[in-house]
Amino acid sequence: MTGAEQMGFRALADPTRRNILQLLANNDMTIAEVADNFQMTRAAVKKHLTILREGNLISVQAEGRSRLNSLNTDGLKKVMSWFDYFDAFWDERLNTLKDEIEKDMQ
Amino acid sequence: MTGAEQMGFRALADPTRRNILQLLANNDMTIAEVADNFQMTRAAVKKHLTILREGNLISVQAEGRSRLNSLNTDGLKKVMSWFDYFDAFWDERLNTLKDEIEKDMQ
DNA sequence: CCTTTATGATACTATTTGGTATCATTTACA
DNA sequence: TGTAAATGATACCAAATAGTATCATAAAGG
Repeated sequence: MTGAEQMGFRALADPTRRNILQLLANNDMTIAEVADNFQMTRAAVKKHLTILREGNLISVQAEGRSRLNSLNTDGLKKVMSWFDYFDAFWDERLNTLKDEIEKDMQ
Repeated sequence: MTGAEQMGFRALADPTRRNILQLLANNDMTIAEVADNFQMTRAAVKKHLTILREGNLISVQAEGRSRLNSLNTDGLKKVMSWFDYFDAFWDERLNTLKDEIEKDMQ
């Protein structure tokens, strides 16, 4: 229920941003590299990356004149953890497993 | 990557809708009952419920002149399953547990 | 230095979104 | 039957979104 969590959900609402995350799951990428995978302009991709960054779903590391975007697993986990609220609606075995996952996520 | 999944993410983007889901996790509710929990008009709540329905996150059952809204666990699970794409970024133990959860979700 | 390359930032636009106000429809029941 | 209660639906509005085009900034390399 944190603010960052909220931003995470907002960031995930757009299909382009979800696709970007899946790209970054394979390789860290510069903005230009990410933009090569879409029809839209680099500026549009940059906006999406900014929103993903604000939602803590990616992190950006400057490297010379380029910036490498990489997946932020912790942010993804935090968004995922929102679903824990609905544990009571899942079957018992699932519930037990999820408890352990939560512990691992601290 | 289904259309319904996309609608699910869109539906979850709004904090009011996430709150509605958490309310419905406790009790099935009519529109009027849900609306009592918010400042906005019943019409606005109705729109949110429609979007949640389109995202398969709730189901609606007519009962006389009222309609009972209830959580759709399957829809929630399907949205959650999008995160499976990032298994490689989670630690191994977490990964194993998630594999079993996926099996349970069929 | 000067040019190229990579990115940042801003102004502008069309569409979507979240909300209100209002009216229509359907059902329970005295 | 006819009235109240619960919901459906539609028109309208302000603000947010997703995109473009354009210009500014910063770092590498010759």
